[in-house]
Amino acid sequence: MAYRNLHGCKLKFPLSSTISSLRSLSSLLPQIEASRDADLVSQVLVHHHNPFHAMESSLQLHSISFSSHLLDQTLLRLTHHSKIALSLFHYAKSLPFNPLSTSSYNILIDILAKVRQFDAAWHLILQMDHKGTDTFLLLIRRLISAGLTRQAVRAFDDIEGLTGNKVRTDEFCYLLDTLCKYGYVKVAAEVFNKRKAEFGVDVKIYTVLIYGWCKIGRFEMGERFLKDMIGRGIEPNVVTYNVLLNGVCRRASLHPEGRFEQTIRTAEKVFDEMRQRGIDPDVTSFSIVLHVYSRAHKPELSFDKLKQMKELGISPTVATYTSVIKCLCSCGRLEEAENLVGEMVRNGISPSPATYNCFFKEYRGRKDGAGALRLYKKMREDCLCAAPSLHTYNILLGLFLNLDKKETLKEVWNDMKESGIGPDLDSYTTMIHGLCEKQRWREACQFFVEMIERGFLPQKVTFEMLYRGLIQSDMLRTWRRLKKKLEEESITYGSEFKNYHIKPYRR
DNA sequence: CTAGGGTTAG
Repeated sequence: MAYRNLHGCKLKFPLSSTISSLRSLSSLLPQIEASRDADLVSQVLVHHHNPFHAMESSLQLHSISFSSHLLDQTLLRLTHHSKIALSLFHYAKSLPFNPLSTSSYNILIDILAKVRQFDAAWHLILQMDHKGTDTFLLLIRRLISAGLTRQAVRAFDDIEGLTGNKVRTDEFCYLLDTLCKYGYVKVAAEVFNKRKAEFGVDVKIYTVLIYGWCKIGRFEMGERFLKDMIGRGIEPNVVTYNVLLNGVCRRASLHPEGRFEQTIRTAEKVFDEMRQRGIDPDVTSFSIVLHVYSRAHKPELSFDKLKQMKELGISPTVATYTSVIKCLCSCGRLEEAENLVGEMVRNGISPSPATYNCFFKEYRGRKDGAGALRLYKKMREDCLCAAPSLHTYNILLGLFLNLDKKETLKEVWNDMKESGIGPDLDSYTTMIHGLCEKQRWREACQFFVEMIERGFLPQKVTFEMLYRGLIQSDMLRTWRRLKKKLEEESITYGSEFKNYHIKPYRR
């Protein structure tokens, strides 16, 4: 318990954590659980400038051995530092005993694939003694996220030959699902049509494809696939219908008023159809509709629907409550929203970061830095409370950039880094755009370079904004530094700044 | 992101 408290304290200042401060910490705690100890060591390795130097002293200090578990934990923390992760991996490999496990390989392959170093990832896969299907699945996901769908299908075809594992409907479904989730529905449908006889089809696969069509706004194609599955004697279930319902509701435009009413009518039609098939709408169905009410800023209708579902004996979940809370917050009715948070807590449901983000968004809209800080402090201090999410941090960054509160901004940024969940593309984009607005070009440029180093590709608008600012302010030296960085990483924005380009991946 | 709901819209 004492350790947990100290651990919590430490987390607030991990950037300053050095071997010596750890030494004093550990002297206070002669008996530390081994697993937590390893976690601490891995933090030091990551935060220390030289993980290899740090490793030796940390291992000695904590008198624990270099295990594959520790290696995995450290690699997981090095998600944004593929070069360090790779050299740590080679260091581990060079040790007299070999701590490299399948999971270490998987983590490193994922880190490399995330920054599109697919050749290096593929090289590691070939080195693995026991290749599993899971390694290929994560590679497939990264390839698709990089837009390399053809290579992803090829990796899928490699599974059987290279692992000896049989590929079944589940893996087929995963491939289609990933393609759909990243918006490559046409590719998914093509693969589906070509291979469905080989791998078989089920309600899950059809649901995935319907999800894909709805995601890209092709609701009518979703309906066509629904008819197709029914024609083949596969019964849709509540998930299938919820996917369709979400397709109706998700991106529907709600203004003017008539559009909103049209959307609600279509949604009710889906409800009717599922009831006709003997499928009862569940909590998800209601949450989807509540979300539409929320987007349309209809607090009264939200309350009614919430009441209606409770009467049907369906218990609201975090998502349900969050939709209604979002509605209230966006209408400026913060007090009622807080009351609803109270109700959900009384019903034993803990608010999630998304729940609190509704409040933060409203604070940002009002430029209420004090209100936001109050809730932020509550989230960080109250252990029972949800921890801030990446989105929380990004909202706060936007708010404090806008308010020009430099110190608070720095604090939030550091908190985010120390939490280990950020920054992401959005964080960098928010920072750079905000700094450009304040004409703080030099700082904006620093973030631009840093994000590239971490493997994030700046958007075209970000680049243009910075480019224009630097040229107009006559900051040619800074501009040259930025240009050099882009060249080093083989990123070009083309003559018309239309698209950036990365070295193509071939296999 | 290993079938669905919360953050991304007037």
